[in-house]
Amino acid sequence: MNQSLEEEINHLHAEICQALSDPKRISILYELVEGRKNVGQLAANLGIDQPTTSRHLKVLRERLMVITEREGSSIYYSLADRRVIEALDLLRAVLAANLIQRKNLADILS
Amino acid sequence: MNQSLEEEINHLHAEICQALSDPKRISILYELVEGRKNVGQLAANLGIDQPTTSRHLKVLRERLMVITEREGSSIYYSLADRRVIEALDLLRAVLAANLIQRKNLADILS
DNA sequence: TAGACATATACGCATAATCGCATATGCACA
DNA sequence: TGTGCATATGCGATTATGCGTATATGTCTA
Repeated sequence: MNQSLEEEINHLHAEICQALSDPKRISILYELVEGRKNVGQLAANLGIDQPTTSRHLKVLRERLMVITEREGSSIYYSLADRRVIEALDLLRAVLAANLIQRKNLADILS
Repeated sequence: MNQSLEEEINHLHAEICQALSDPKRISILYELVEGRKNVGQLAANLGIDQPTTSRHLKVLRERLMVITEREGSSIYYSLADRRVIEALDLLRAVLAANLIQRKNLADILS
């Protein structure tokens, strides 16, 4: 593959991953697994204030990871692609394996 | 689940994702799919200078995403968990879907 | 059109990430 | 022990990120 083309793809790939690299955005995505929610519901459920929630949603929206439907004065967000959740679940499994490994090391030390 | 415990997990989860949110680290991980490589090989293959390569490897090492074996004066890196690659592939598929969607929009506009 | 409600954005600040360069550390071998 | 090669790190500059506060935008209803 073309060198600079591959760099461009890796750049876009990293942008997708970067959208996942914040705890609040992760919690938003998992919250949306249950179904579509509007901004106020997300903010209340997650204990994040409204402007912050809106900004995180903007990041996810720009990466096309969530879609929006306006309904009256509310805007409902939902997941655009379930594979994002599959990827998050895989990485959570990796995390779990890491924690177990660290625990075993701790057991050996004690 | 306990509230602050869930926050802690999301924090760790985000740290894993954050390790993937850089184009150079993504290219390093895909390079390691082919097998273990030392720092000099990675730097040369990817066109990244040595200190930068080393620092990116440090990030991946701290997150337990790569493992190291010293051999003489070289240090060989390899993938610690193939599921990281599976997750990256999923997200790359999401990216591809996004690009196709945008292309279709462009087609409609023209 | 005014007022209430839902959502988004602007601004300023604090913190963190990346990088290039120089240098330090670790290892091998004469 | 000294030299050379491989890898890691310290430092300073630049850029990016997240957030709180205030405010703007958009929508509905009276």
